[in-house]
Amino acid sequence: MSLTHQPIGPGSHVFLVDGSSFVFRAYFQSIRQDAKYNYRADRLPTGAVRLFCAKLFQFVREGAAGVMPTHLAIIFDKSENSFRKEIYPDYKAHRQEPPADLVPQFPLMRAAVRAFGLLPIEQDVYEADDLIATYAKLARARGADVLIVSADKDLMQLIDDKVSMYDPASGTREERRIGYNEVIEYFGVPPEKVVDVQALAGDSTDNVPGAKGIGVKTAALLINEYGDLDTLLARAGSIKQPKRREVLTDPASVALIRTSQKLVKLVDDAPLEISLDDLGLHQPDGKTLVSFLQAMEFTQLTRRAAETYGVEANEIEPDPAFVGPAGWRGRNGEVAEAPAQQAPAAPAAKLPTPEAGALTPAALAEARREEGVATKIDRSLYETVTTLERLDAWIAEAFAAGFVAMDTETTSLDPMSCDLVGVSLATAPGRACYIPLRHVASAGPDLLGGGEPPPAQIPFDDAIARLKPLLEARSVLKIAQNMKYDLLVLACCGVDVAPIEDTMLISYALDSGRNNHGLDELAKKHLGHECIPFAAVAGSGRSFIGFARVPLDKATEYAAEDADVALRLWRVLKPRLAAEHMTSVYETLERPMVGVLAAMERRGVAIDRNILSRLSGEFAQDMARLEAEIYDLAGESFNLGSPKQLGDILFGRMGLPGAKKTATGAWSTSASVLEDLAESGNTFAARILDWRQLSKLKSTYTDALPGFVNKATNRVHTSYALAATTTGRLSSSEPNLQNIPVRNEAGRKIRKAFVAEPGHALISADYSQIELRLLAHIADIPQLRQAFAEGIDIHAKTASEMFGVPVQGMPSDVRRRAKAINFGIIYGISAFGLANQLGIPREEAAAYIKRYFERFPGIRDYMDKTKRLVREQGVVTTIFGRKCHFPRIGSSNASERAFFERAAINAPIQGAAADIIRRAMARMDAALATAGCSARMLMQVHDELVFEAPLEETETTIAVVKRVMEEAPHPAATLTVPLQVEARAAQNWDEAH
DNA sequence: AGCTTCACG
DNA sequence: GACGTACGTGAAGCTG
Repeated sequence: MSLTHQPIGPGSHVFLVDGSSFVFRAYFQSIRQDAKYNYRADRLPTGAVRLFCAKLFQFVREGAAGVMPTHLAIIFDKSENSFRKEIYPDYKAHRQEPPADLVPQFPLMRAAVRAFGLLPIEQDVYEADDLIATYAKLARARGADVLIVSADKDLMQLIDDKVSMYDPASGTREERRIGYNEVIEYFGVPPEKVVDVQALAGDSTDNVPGAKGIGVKTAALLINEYGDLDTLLARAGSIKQPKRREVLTDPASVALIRTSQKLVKLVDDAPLEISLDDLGLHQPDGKTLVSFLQAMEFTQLTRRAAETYGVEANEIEPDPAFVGPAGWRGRNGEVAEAPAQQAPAAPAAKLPTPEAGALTPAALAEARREEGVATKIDRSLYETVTTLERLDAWIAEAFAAGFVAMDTETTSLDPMSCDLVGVSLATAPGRACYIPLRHVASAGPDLLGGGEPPPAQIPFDDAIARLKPLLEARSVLKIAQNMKYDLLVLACCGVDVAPIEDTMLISYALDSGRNNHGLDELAKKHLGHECIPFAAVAGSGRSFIGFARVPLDKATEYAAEDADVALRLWRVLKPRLAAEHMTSVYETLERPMVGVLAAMERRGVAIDRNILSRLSGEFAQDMARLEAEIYDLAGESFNLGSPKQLGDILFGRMGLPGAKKTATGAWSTSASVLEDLAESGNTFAARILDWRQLSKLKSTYTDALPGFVNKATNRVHTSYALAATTTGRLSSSEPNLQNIPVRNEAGRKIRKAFVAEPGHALISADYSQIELRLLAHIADIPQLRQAFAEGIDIHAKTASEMFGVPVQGMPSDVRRRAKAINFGIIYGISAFGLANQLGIPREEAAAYIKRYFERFPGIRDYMDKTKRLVREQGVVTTIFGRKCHFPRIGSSNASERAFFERAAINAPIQGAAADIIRRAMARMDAALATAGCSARMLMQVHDELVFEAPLEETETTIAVVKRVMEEAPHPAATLTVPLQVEARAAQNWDEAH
């Protein structure tokens, strides 16, 4: 390759590209894309190289910012021995190691630059920024225009009328041109004073110290006032603000500022190894370029380069210097280690001819999906069944098929208080019927019934008597969407539906985190079909007429469609379970829960309404007292429940310090903000907190719970959602029984209202530290495993490992910190979060985390591995095989990505705990029955099960419950830590807990 | 309906 | 380099 020697002069456009920042950008962009594009077939990571090449290709062909370069230099940082390290050893000290996947790509970047016919520029001692400064100065001296391509604000000091910057678009930002005005916008000063501002403000990313307590804003203010840094420091004694005067006159601090100045100022007279004129741009050699791109296996780029430079790609061999292990050569010729990971799954085989026997499950699912999409849903084909003959015919058809999809229509969404209005059945795609049972005269245009007779229907009891044998037949599989609901409704009619299949739960097992699992959404996604919205037939809000008044033709279209769609979904989704190895998750963790939860919900729990109404009264009195005091302190009355008004008073009228903003920019009045105020002696804030607590307890619990007592059973029947969370946990609603207060005295009074029926006790059994135990198992942490094996207090043990304090006589505050760290770890720790939690500076929190990872390196490994896995595959798996998907892990928003990474770290832990308690619940009824216990499960609160047992059976029940819960992982998983369950019996939930 | 706050694990 | 921040839920009240 020969270099052209084009002299640089007026009219030249010199592009100086900050190669290192480009490389990192390319890398971070690459990991947001599908992993299959980021590796060569031999697993050499090449994603960053690909994006780097694409960008280079663009520059060479089209230029940037509307300018074509005449000269182009890609400039890299060569090594660690920057002269700045000599000046200040901590310079860039806490930079992280580059990601493992990026390291083998560094030499390939240089090779790519050469393949484009350019010289990669890098020099010892000088950083890329210094070389850019030097080239820029030389070029402008010759009258050329210079475009620095970089996002690094350190380069802004170089900008003038001939030198500008261009920051290309990244995942998060638009491209932008940075000139004189943009520098003033960013630093508050023109380019020539940027160094002075940076010397004062410092730079945390490069570890440039600057002046303590002075940021860019203050620095710009000072420099603008005094003209420059020298003048400022000379006259610092006259500064009014004591803090600023102190930091600008103290000799040690001034020395740091001077050092910072040297660190920040770019060297513009570095001895260049490659002369300015050697940067001339000429057309790349097509063969060389294509040969390199082929070795990298970049198919798109190869094709485009071949077209652009008029070469025939087929005739060019991949460059042998980069094929096979040669591609792995590192900087020093060593062979990099392939990351230990699975190759992405091969794309599903092309659909074979539809001979059912030869189909793989995946192909079957795909075939049915296509068939389902092709066979349009035609609602006019549905039948309204109003005679016993037709009903019998449908039932016979279901028996013949061996499966039937079904759906129930009711008067309300509450399965414990609604009436069954009709049943729909489907025996084949498109073959569905609706059996109205309790329809009344349809609503007229005025929504009134008008006194007409009800439409002709099969008498309710007759229809149920005919349906019961079908719905209970072991030989016929009953398929429904959210079968728990239908099970509850039909149980009220004396029908015990079995065996069952649930499309919602199949979808949940397959696609948790990818989409929600409602029928309408699944129909849209898998069948391309838009279901009739419920509100369109039954109305909503004030216009709600209830399903019983929907005319039969419309009711049939809606109801039969649901059964038809459920059947079609089942045909598409069910084969995917086998194909995607999710059958055992579905069969052991999902399907068994339907009957278990239905029974729990149906049983309900007794609450003592007297206790609650007495509490409501107490709370109301206390609140009134507090309210008066608060208005007195405020000097005015206002709406206490309005965060807006409260914020205005606190931070507007009173002008209190410590104001924070919420996501939408309003004043935050959250407990943490008010606690800070209260701690500094603000009585007003303290009273608000007291009032808030009582208000919460009263409105959410003592006032609301009695409204959920079922008239017929006199008990509260929550509803557990099986497919609501991304981790496998249940959720509870109407009422939510999983957030009944327990953490403070006032709240616990509410638990006393959850009582056992006469002659019975409530038994609460909860897993002790299950998530930390699972962390110790999953990340394989010897010290933690041993502590659990020996029954040592785990937080004390952590504290002792970290701070070297003996477990015996551990100060409670030390233990508290270790406990917060332990929880933080489970949540995907950040220094910010831990600092917030503990009320300590972020640096201190960061030091804790560092120490924690030093003591327990396995946890860092686990976190890194999980993050890598989720970025590559978009999914994490619990030890029981449950998958949690994070499709948005590739988001272009960095904070959003970090959020999903933390969630992905948490999911296998929270999810495994959820799996374990599900396993226990699935086995519990049989175990109790075998032991002769008539105890019944009433509630689940994530790591706790609550039972009601006859007084004389409490002891046996506790033994059985403990055993089933502690042995729940077996035989699917053998934990390396023991599980421990604490169980107690009492008359109410508070005392049992 | 969206936001804020707060109850739980 | 910038930017927001501990994981998972559901309910109530205010606001527009």
